Amino acid sequence: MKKTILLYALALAVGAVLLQWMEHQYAIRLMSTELYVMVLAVGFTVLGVWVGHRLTRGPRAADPTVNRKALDALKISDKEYEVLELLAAGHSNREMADRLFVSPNTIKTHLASLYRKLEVSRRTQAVSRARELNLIV
Amino acid sequence: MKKTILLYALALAVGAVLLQWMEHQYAIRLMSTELYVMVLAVGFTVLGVWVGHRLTRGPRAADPTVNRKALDALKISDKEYEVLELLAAGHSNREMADRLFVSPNTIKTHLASLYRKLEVSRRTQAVSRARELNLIV
DNA sequence: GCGAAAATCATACCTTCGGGTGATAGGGTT
DNA sequence: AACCCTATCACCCGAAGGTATGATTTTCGC
Repeated sequence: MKKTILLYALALAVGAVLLQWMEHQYAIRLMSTELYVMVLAVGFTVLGVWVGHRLTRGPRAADPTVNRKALDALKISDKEYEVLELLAAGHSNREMADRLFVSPNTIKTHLASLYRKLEVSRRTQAVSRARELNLIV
Repeated sequence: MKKTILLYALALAVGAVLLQWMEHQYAIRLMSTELYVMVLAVGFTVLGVWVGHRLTRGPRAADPTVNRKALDALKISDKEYEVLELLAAGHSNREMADRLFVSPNTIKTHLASLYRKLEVSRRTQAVSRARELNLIV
């Protein structure tokens, strides 16, 4: 968590400096208005995509009744559940690692825990079992 | 689809006009740089959120009756479909081979065909894709 | 603050999977 | 008969996945 906050802070700082620099450049007429607008546009579009992604992948429990209970009963952690969702979407360990900003080894560890808790030994089985238990949509 | 395109065009036109108007206002010093940047930022952030939402939401076919049609369209054979069902149930190649009384090599061949027809490269992806297309329950 | 649980990463080893290629055989079409 | 599709099987190789073990760092409840 601290790492995340640090990253945010760093990104914000870099962004602020960049904006400041751009305004300066702009002030002394080294940049055209078009370029300035373009960079702004691209930057904020990227930010928007990111924010949108954060927002839209929120709680979407279709059937909360079984979902939460079974999840608690099996003691499946938040991270494990994230991995489970990506797993069901058909991602490889590598892809999951990249998306969650962790090492593939970490993904493997989470998967091993999931397999143990779901009492399975393969990813396809895990997906099938999770669907049976209504853990995922 | 045509409606979507029309909406896109309309939105783009409105955006362009707005930008043009803003630049004009800006040129005649009715607006401050800060306000201009802010409007740009908000606008493109919203655009980003929207685009991100469009991109990240998966394809969803709601109709449960497309089963046969899609199957025919993809030219998935009977044996391949049997394999697909077992695959979704989480079986290994070995298990599928035993259950269908064929060699694991045969299963692999069927799987390869399935992957090609579903345009995927892993079993979990195949299951995910098949579910999207309502090929399986 | 302390201890338990969760999250992170690594290394090593083995199994399973996927891609590529090629071969044989039967059923149906033209 | 010639042809195509499906089904069957084999072999090789490299990539991906799973198991085991151990270690460190974060997070969180008490």
